Amino acid sequence: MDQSVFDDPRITAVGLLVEAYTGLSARFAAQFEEHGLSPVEFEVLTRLARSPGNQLRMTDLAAQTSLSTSGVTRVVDRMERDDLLCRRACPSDRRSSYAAVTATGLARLDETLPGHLRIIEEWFTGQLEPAALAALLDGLRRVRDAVYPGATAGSTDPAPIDEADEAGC
Amino acid sequence: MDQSVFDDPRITAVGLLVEAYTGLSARFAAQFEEHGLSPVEFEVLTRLARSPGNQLRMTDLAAQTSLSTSGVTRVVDRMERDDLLCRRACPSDRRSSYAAVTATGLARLDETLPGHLRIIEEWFTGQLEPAALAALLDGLRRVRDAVYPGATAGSTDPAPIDEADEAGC
DNA sequence: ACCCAACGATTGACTGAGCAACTATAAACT
DNA sequence: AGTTTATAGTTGCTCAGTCAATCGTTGGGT
Repeated sequence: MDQSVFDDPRITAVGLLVEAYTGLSARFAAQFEEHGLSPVEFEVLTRLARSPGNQLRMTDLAAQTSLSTSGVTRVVDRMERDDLLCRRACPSDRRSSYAAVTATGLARLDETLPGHLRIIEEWFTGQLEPAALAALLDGLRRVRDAVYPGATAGSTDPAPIDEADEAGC
Repeated sequence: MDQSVFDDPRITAVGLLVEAYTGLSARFAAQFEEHGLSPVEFEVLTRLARSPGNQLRMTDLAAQTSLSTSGVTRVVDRMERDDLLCRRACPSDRRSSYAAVTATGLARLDETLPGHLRIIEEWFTGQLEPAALAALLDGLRRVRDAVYPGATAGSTDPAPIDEADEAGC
């Protein structure tokens, strides 16, 4: 094996991306854990919280996360057991169900987010001057656009929500 | 939940990093699979192949990968079964064993690497003009340096290798 | 109206990974 | 030398996640 292959600038580039990513992920995970959340759970909470009515159909949730539909079923099981979210019947399609954030889930997210933002600032965005950061993000965006197929996978058929009942489950 | 939180530029920045990373990872994984390798197996092979004597002690291998020591034990089990590498006794410390790439393993790596480099080029480095790429890598490096603790975890006590016996197992 | 292909969610079987406990060896201390 | 402590690797247990099969529901074709 020719050692020089591993000094290839392309390998180095990937190494940087991987290490930056995994390093940041570890920081995030540690902070999530302080609030009793796993990375997946945090992702699920944010995806739901930013969706109309704080809810999403199981399939759409799967499409927006790193999980398969069966994976979503199981995460939702756990989170429903912990009262972070709940399932709701979909009025227009009896096959579907919504996963909806509970008040507890929203509170948990609220208490987790500030620290999360602080960590991003501290270890990522704050590490670079504005111009350098912009350049980094620009590069990432172009790679992302090339490589990430589901950048625009929105939920369809947002069911009408009774605001008063929201998170009431 | 205030929707505007999710438009925070810090959240967006992380999103870009995550999506670029996972998108690229998926491309890599698909190509590895064409050659019968999982991402971890590819990582193990490269780490070993770039080490003196094409081998590394189990612990050092764990330190250089995303795996725990028990995780390494199990990957090495599988890869030894598939004849991609083999265990060797460490002459100077009877507790240790080396994982050493076999000829089969080296061949597999050789057949996988060109395509891997091509994919990096196609979806990552080739997406940007040289200056933009340099800026991206520079940013990544600074984040990596801040956030990735084990950037310099080398193996200790590289055992003397009989070159003739190498990969003979 | 009926059939049937497609779809949403769940379940069972399996896999890969981590943690903690354990064994064997090595090193350090007295 | 003998005891104690630390280290290298493996193993049992558990858990999160995927794939494939399944169940109920929907909607289109005739």
